[in-house]
Amino acid sequence: MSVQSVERALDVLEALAEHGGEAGLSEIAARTGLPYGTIHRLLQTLLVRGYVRQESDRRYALGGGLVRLGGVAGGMVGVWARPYLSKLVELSGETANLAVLEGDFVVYVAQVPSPRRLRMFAEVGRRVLPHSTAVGKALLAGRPPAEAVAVFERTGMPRRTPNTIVDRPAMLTELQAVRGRGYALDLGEEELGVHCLAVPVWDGDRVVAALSVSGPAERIDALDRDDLAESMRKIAADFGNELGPVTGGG
Amino acid sequence: MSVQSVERALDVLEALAEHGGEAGLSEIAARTGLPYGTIHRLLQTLLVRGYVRQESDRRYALGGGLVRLGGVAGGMVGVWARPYLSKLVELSGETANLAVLEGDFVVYVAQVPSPRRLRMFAEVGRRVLPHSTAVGKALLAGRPPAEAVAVFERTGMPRRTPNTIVDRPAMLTELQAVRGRGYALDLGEEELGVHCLAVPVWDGDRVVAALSVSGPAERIDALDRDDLAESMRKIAADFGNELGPVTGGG
DNA sequence: AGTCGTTTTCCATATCGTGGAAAAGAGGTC
DNA sequence: GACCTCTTTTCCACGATATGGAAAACGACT
Repeated sequence: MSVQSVERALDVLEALAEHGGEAGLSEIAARTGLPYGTIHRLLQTLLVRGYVRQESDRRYALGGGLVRLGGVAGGMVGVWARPYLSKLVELSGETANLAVLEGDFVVYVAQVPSPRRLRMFAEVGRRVLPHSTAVGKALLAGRPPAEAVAVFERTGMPRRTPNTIVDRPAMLTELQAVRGRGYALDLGEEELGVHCLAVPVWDGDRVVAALSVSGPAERIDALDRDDLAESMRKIAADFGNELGPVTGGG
Repeated sequence: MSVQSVERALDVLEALAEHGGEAGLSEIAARTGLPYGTIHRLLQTLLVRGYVRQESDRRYALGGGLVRLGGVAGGMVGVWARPYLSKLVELSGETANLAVLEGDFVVYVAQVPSPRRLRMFAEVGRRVLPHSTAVGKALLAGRPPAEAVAVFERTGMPRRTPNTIVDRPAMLTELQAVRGRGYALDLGEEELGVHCLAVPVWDGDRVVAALSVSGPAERIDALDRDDLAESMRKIAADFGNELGPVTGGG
């Protein structure tokens, strides 16, 4: 039903990824529980094909082939997300976005615009800072606070509007609140007059993306937040399941 | 020496990627030459692990697991590039960059700054349009002209400075010239007073990235372009080999 | 030089993957 | 609505293929 050696090769790659993309043979052995000879042979195969590199100190690392495959697969995420984003637009009447955390930035990877005349438009691919956006807060709320703090330290939380939260303790409280209620808000913190509501997308036990709706302040404020968030959470759950239904994670 | 079923699983994934990330069983069979039963079993294995998805029409597509692995591996590209970028800095005395094409944008993925007081600084992760940058031209020159035209159509080639090439025929001539001499220039086309020189990085027969040096116009112009480009090409070749030494491509 | 922790190689064994062909399923046509 | 075709999925006996323990080679550190 399932090919053992392929599964094991995947175990090896995942072990490598969990070690930060680089590990020695014995570290992989410890993690996977596979015998040395087997791991070595699998690594050799992946090495020849460019999916694993060998550093000068004989340690192994994920290779360039994965960047290529990941790029193609990543380009499709926007396509997969489309139906969910459309459902969000239908539900809220506002522009829906999918965003992920990339380094210290939030990157918009897909969008379905609202059918209304006055609508949000956020160029796909745009990078914004997490502290002033609903998607950013939803993404960071799903990570350990220490990590969020590190991000804020590096980005400096610059003020974008009078509403931007620029105070670190206040932001940590805000993230706490986001975790509590399951959705994040942006009330004109990135751009005056623009409000957003975002929910995290879980792949197993990790937050891998965020879904948001955004539009003119008055229209967004007119919606029932808890009600909308509840529906969004369901959509996000469906999308998350589609991303990695069986992906245990590790 | 090498594990057959793992190699075949990789063949399947690559075939899928070459089909644009989505293909039916028989299309994969045609491409790989493997028997149906075998492919189906391999796909089943990849499916369970989340490295392949099955669409509602029973076709197969690359899965979310690859996005995760690709992300980890991609994060390391900057690390791998460091020594080469350092060599470039040593060679030219100017800031060296590594950039890739992502959609219609050029994205800087790594940088080693010049040791000089007055130096270029381009935030890693920044996205710029290809038509006004040396890296962008180097990247597009390595693609079919039709693809470059499509990019220009979508981006509109906005004027960034008086030197920006905003005329499509002129740009196509420029790309031709880049192909001819093997390196691309940016003479204050993105930012006045800043000049750059970029060379493509080949992984097998594909241009996957571009290396550049950039700095104040006077300093860059004082360098021997052909000489510098020649050295850069060597470095780019070494880097390309490291990225995918055996990666035939398909 | 000597020791330890790795990584790499080897080889007999039986496990595990193979692939042909048949069954099941989907879609299209008349 | 029934027939036909194309695609996907399942099945199973066979033997090629991966397995993994243990020994050898390697390299780093004392």
